[in-house]
Parts: sequence; structure tokens; C-alpha cells
Amino acid sequence: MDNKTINEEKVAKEGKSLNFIQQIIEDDLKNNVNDGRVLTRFPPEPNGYLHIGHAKSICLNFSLAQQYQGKCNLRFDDTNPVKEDTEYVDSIMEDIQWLGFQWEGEPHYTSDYFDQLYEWAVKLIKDGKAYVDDQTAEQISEQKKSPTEPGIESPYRNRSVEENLDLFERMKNGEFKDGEKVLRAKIDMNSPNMHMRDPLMYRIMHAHHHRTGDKWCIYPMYDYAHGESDYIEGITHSICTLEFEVHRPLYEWFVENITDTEYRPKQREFARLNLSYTVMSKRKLLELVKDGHVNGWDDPRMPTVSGLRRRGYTPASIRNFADTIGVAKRDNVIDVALLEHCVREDLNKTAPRVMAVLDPVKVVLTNYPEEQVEYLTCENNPEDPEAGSREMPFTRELYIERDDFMEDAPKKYFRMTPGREVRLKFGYIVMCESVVKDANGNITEIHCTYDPKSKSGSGSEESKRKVKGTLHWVSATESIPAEVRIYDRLFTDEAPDGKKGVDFKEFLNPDSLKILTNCRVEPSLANTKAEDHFQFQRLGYFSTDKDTTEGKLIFNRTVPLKDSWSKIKKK
RNA sequence: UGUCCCAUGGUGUAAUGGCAGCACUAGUGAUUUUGGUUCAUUCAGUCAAGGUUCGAAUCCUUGUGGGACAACCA
Repeated sequence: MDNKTINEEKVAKEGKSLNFIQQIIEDDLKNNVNDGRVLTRFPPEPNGYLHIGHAKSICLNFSLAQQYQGKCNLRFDDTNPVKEDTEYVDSIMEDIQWLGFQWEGEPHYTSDYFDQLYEWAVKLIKDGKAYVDDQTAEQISEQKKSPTEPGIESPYRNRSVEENLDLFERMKNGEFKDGEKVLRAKIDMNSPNMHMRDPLMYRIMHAHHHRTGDKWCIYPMYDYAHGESDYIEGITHSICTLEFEVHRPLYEWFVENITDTEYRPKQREFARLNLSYTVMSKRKLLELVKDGHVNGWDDPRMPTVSGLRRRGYTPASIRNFADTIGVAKRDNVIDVALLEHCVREDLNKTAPRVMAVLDPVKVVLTNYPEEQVEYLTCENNPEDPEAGSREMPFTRELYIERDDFMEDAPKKYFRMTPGREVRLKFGYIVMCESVVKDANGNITEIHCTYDPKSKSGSGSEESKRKVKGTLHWVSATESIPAEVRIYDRLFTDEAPDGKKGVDFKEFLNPDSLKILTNCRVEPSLANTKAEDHFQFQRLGYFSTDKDTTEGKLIFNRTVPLKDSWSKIKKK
């Protein structure tokens, strides 16, 4: 498929400037660094579902590869068996492909490299650059001291190579319990960079690994495994988020001390995505799921890839979003309005227009023949001439939106009110003559007359008459019932997790989900399938939910249309 | 009283010593059988002080502000 985004086209057309990572790559290419190859990688830990922040990283890594005739690997960073599971492996692969990307060859796993990593650890021991420490986690942590004071060397730091080799092998063979021993790199306990104060390389974990089973009871730490894995795969540009910046010297130390070639993978860091009105940390998202504030990881209010997908976001809109927000090193909070803009921009061009009435009130055309069903031609998408048209039934009894009628309307109300003409989209001009109310004064029926000569597209004088309002509608007798789920932002505060001492759940929006069960949609929607996208005329973009069955249609509102009327109304 | 990173309209991002631009948001107007779209248009920015230079958002110095780092997590 063509993954070119709107922005990439703009770059080509306008010669837009490069982000700092593209500049680094172009410099490397110019200097023939690593033979002018570009190989990036997306390295998730399979311990949860992907969110929009991961999507940014995915788009970055895969797009860079595409742009520079390179490749992008997928590598599952599975060095901690107690947190990881194949369930996540599968969902991650599905999300990446749904976004429109394909990794190079088979997926890789850090666990594929456990043998090699072990061998290199042995080499580091032999070179006097690693040692086995018998101390507890607490002791080791204490000796590291704080960033402002020098650390203390472990009493086991100067064990002989032979003893270290023997102990490390016995660690591997399962002779010790969890926590009894670790392997540490021998670097510098006085380094101002805490990560260089003899970091752990291996810990003992008698745990079942989702891929290597019970083969191993020692597992490498991220810092040791990541750079070496990049090295094994021949990654040229290892792009990660800002918090790993201080890890970089260690990343380079590990690669430097096992290689005898010129090649070096290059770690570079960019600022992670933050979205207003959203939390992004795995821990908090998990909390929302576990405590039942949302209905699972793919709840349409979640910022997960699967949640956005179910909400009705398209892959193109997310790719475009990632492109539009750019890549830089300063901390940022992107306005969710930009995400919403991106999906409207895409759906406006692609989503078929249909008629749906979410809060119906009955309209009776008193001068329209009973029993008559007339089929009106409706344009599927004014933005896309190729989209064609469909026929929609028009009858004496109709439904319109309760919001679209007012008994005493202000001047600027361009909808139905007694004595003012409005057009029913694709149909006739009608005028309200009277209303019928129940005992409580609620309107139950609106009686109108229609102008038979005003039919849309008939070419008559009356059909060309301008009236101020155009309403959407469905036939009362021919339309079908549906449930519509209206979503609002999950949090009421711009920065729900940015408040010290306040739990982010304090800011949960109690009205983030409204379920409307009384909706009516035009009959052409009878055969809609999950993940179909529509514009409900005048209302917004909607997507068919996966819970839809033959007898029960369910739609999710992706995002409402921009609405200048609600702003006028407030004034 | 450490090391590292960062600082451009409300938000995000460009300008690589030479006209501070683009997008989103907000406002206004035109078009419109969607109060949508589209088009036009307005508001709004270089953290501060000093230095180098013909010329500084950009280079230097010193501040100020924000962030990361002290998991047997990644």
C-alpha cells in the first residue's frame, strides 16, 4: 500500500525541512557511516497493549526506513519473563500491521540472543570487566549512593576471573536462589552518571519464559541486552525516548567492549508524545481497565491503538497525526484537538454520508399521501464524485432530531419552528403548522405541510428555492433502530496526571460515555460491518462497533462534526 | 549542593549567521440543500541579561525555568 502521508507529500512539494533525526541520518549517509545502511527497529516489551505514543514511535521508525531505502525490524524486548506474555506479542503485531506497516522478515526476540549474550558476558568477565556480586539488592543500591555523592565499591568487585567465571556458570546452572547473586559490569562507582556505577547485567529469576521456557534461570537486564541486540541485528539508528538519554554512555560501553568491528549502532532520543486530557502510562491505563472505569483495553475512550481503532480512527489519520506533530527533544503536550482534526480530515474525504436520527421526534406531513413510499436519490459523498448515490425512502411519517425543533425560536435558529420553512435534505421543503403534546407538555408529534413542487433535483423553480435550514431525517416506517454510543474525553482536566498529590482518577469525566438506545438509521445501514465508517449527516463521524449483530446495530461516535451553531447558541 | 537534556504565538513544529514561516486552536467574512467542507482573513511568538558580528531565534558567557537519572523494570 501507499504509506505516503500528506506531510511527506508536502515535504516533497515544498522542500520542508528535516527533523533532527533525519538530519542525523542524512549526515551519516553523507559520511558513509555503517556503509550507508539504514536499519531501524521498533522494540516493544510484550507486557501490554500499544498506545498512541507507541504509534508515534512506530510511524517514526518505519517511515525513516521507507524514506532512506532502509528496513525496520520488529524486536520483542522480552528479558523479563514475569511480566511478559504471548498474548501481547500477538496484539502488538496486529496493531503495527493495522497501522499500515510491515517489519523486515520475521519478528525478532531479545530471547533469541540469550546464548550470544551469555557468551559476551563470559568474555567481559575474562576481560576483567564484569564480576559476580553476592550482596543483596538493598546493599548494592545503598552503595550506589546518590547522584551528588560518590558510590562505594562492592567487596566482591575484585574477585578473580576464575572465581567469577565459576560463579557465573553456577548462576546459569541454577545453583543459587533468586536474588542471591548478580553479574555486574565493572565500570566506575564514582561516575556522575548513576547508570555507570557498576550496573547489573544479569539477575537470577527462576521463572518460566514465554518463549525459552525453563532453559534459563538468569536473565539479562535491559541496559545490557538492548545495545547488544541492536548490534546483533545490525541496527544503524536505535531511536528511543528521552528518558534513555542518560543510558547512552552505558549502551555505548557495552557495544564497545564486545565488538572488534567498525560498525556501531547509534542510539538517539526523542521526546515522547503527551496528549491533553489523556493519560498514557501503561500503569494508569491498566488501572482504568482493572477498576472498570473503561470496558477493556479496546474501549473506544482508551488511547490504545485498539481503542482508537474501535472508536473509528483510521490508520491514515493516525499516521498523519504522527507526521504532523513532528519529532523533537523538548517535552510537549499535544492538543487532542489535533488528533480529532486529523481523523475529520481523513473521514471527510472518505466516509459515506448517511442519515441517522439519534433523538427522534415524529413529523407528520399532513398533505402527503398515506401509504406512499417515494425513493429519493441521495449523494453518498459531496467530497468524492466517485462515491455515487443511493435511494432512500421518504414517507408521510418521518423522524427528525428533537434538537432540530423549537416552538419559540430565536432569530438565528435555522431549523424547524412554526411558520418557517426548512428543507428536508434530498427531499422537500416543509413547514410546521402545529404540534401535538402529551399530558406533561412534551412534544409527541410535529404536524407539517410539504411543498410537492419543491422536490430536490426535480429542476422546478421551487426545488431551487433557498430556505435557511436543511435538516436530516429518516422515514418513521422504513428506518431501522440502532444503538449509538457517544463518547466524550475520558478526563475533564487538560493534564490529569500532572497534578502533584492528586490522583488522576479524580479527573475522570462521569459523562465520557452516553448510550442512546432509541436511535433510527436509514435502511441502507442494515448490512453494515464492524469498523465501517460513516458520516451521520450533520452529526459527526461514526463507526460500526464490533458488538453489532444482525438484529442489533451499534455505532460508536468517532468525533462530532465541527459545530459553529453550539457556539452561537451560547452567546 | 552532581551529570545530562531542553527553552520560538494558547498548542505543536520550521527557519542550519541573512525577510520569524507552517499546522492546530480561537475570531471574522464569503460560498454551501450538512450551522460540515472549501476559500479568504484576523489575533498571537524567539525565557532573561551581557558578549561576538555589518547582521543573532541561531554562536559564546552567565542567569532563570522545565525535564531525565539514585528498579535484581523496560
